[in-house]
Amino acid sequence: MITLEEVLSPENMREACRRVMANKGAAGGDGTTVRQLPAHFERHGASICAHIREGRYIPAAVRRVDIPKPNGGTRMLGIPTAQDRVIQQAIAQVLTEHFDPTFSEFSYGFRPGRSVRQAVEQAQRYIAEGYSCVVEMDLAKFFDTVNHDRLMSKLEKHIEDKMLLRLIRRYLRTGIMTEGMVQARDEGTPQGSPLSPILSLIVLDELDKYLEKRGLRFTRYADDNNVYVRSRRAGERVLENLIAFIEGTLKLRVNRGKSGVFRPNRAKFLGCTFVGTTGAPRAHPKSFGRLRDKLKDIFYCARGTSLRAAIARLNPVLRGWRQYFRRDERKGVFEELDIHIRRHLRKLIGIAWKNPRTRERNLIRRGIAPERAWKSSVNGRGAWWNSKALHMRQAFDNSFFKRTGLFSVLEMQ
DNA sequence: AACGGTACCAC
RNA sequence: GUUGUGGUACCGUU
Ligand SMILES: Nc1ncnc2c1ncn2[C@H]1C[C@H](O)[C@@H](COP(=O)(O)OP(=O)(O)OP(=O)(O)O)O1
Ligand SMILES: [Mg+2]
Repeated sequence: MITLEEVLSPENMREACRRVMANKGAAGGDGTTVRQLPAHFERHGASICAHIREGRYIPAAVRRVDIPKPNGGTRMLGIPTAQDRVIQQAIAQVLTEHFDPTFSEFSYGFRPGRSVRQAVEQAQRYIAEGYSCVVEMDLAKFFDTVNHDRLMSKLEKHIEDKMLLRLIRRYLRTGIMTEGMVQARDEGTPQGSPLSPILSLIVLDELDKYLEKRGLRFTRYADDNNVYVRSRRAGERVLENLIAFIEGTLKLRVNRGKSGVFRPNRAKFLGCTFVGTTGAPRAHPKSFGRLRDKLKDIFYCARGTSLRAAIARLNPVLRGWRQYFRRDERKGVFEELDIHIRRHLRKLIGIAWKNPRTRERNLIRRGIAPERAWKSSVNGRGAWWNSKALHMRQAFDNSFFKRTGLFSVLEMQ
């Protein structure tokens, strides 16, 4: 039994409010910040709940923010007001409690107690069993294309409470605010709403049912779905049927650019590729490239500041990356990364010693961009710098990492 | 054990 | 300025 009262219960609402505040997200269209939430609900909580119970509550339009995607293109976020985030979170908690146990064991994304790691391990298992072709499938603009009527009729099968259904439908229909103008919405669920992930799981549950009925081996993380088969021919056939099912009956669109039949070592699933007949997962080159860019950025920003400050920024990044890719058992990645870091350190210290930030400021004032300024200083470094560089190479031994507290990507466990 | 914070990754 | 779900790691308070 899923009821509105369960959603609005004090414990559930308190937990929802706590979660939204812990996220420390930005304000929605009304400008109310998450810090103001306790006071806000103190004042308006009772009347908000009354409105919801009477079915008269209208959610505020979401604030539109466009952010860049890693591979180019933009992601349109829809940021609800802090108040609506609390209410949606409260609904999401109740829906998850009821629906999550009914979902497929091969669906891993957005689900409590399930991880990317498990999804990747499942892929590896299939490869090791000899399913050496993977049908990769990704949906185009997934959240933005969720069909309201299909979703609502699915919910109606499990929820009797008419007021709760009405509230969810209203959340689906909330407008999008772009520079003061409110735009109506008739499909999709906002990227940025706490409710969206669980709704998307309910939508794609049908896909899992479809795959299971056909006895196919799959592992799915949100809209990123892999089916493992023994031959390319079988893969082509599966992909064709899959596209027909998704576009025909689920009324979603397949992203053909990210879909296809591949050998595991050409595939990209959750930042990994797979090698050999055991399907050992490895960091995909693209993920490694992104880390390099980030390191470059940190070292660039650290110029003119202390080494200590650079290390403080660096450590969490290195820790995080290594823990995610620690199941990449070849040491090569981390050694390459280590060399990268040492090279950057050398440069950083070279600059820190040679030119205090006053020199850089002068260069900027003269209209030379910092990037160019650095290049010219490298070219004109001369014998003094070269002897320093040699010194540096010797300086970054293992004890350097110990002395400075810099996290070493090479140290295991 | 609980609670609080930071960071990384996936989508 | 950038939201959300989920996972992980680290640090802190009693
Ligand atoms: N940063 C994020 N914030 C909120 N929701 C996200 C975020 N990243 C991904 N999602 C959700 C919404 C997406 O529709 C869904 C699938 O992600 P993804 O496949 O990367 O994008 P997409 O399906 O919207 O566009 P594309 O056509 O590029 O695949 O996961
Ligand atoms: Mg997609």
